[in-house]
Amino acid sequence: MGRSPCCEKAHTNRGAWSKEEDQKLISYIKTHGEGCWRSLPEAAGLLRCGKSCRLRWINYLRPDLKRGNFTVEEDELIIKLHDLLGNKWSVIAARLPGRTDNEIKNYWNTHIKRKLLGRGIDPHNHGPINHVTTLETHRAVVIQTMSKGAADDEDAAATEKGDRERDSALELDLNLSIGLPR
DNA sequence: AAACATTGCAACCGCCTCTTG
DNA sequence: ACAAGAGGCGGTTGCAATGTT
Repeated sequence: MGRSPCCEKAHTNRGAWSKEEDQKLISYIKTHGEGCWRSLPEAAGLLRCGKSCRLRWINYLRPDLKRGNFTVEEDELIIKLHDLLGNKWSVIAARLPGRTDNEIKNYWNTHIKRKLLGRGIDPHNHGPINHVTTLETHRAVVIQTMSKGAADDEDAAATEKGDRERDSALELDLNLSIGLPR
């Protein structure tokens, strides 16, 4: 048996947000601040799931959001950060003021991927594209990953500590790479 | 003008991590 | 130490807008 859902779907609105819903959410957060997302919908008079409210606020209603087209500088920074971090959209977003992880993720998938492919760069590993071997390499990686899965479970606990150490090292490396102070 | 294809992005889903009791 | 609940994240989907035939 899985976890219980975060909200009762039968009694919540889904899909696009209306102006009225946006206004309710904005005015509630302006008055009470960001708090318990689970109880917020009822308190704010919204028939929405808490997660949905959080997403709407973080990605579209927050007053500090930049919106509009990405600049060339932002493009290059995203590419650089993705090269260093991979699909860590929230970490990348943290380094782009006014941008959200969802926005960057969408922008990556719709624009930057194509841009890199146009330059002959593989968007996954940021290396040059080898048209002949790409498919074979991909297959090999999939097979390797699948057979490696079981062994990884056992190693997971052991690698967790290493991950944290690597993350902090990466943080230093990252700041140096994009020209920020440590 | 209509039908169809493609693109872009808002929103959802499910899993993982963190916090709390 | 453990379980449960809440928040956070990345992957994916659905659909409106736009472009093409």
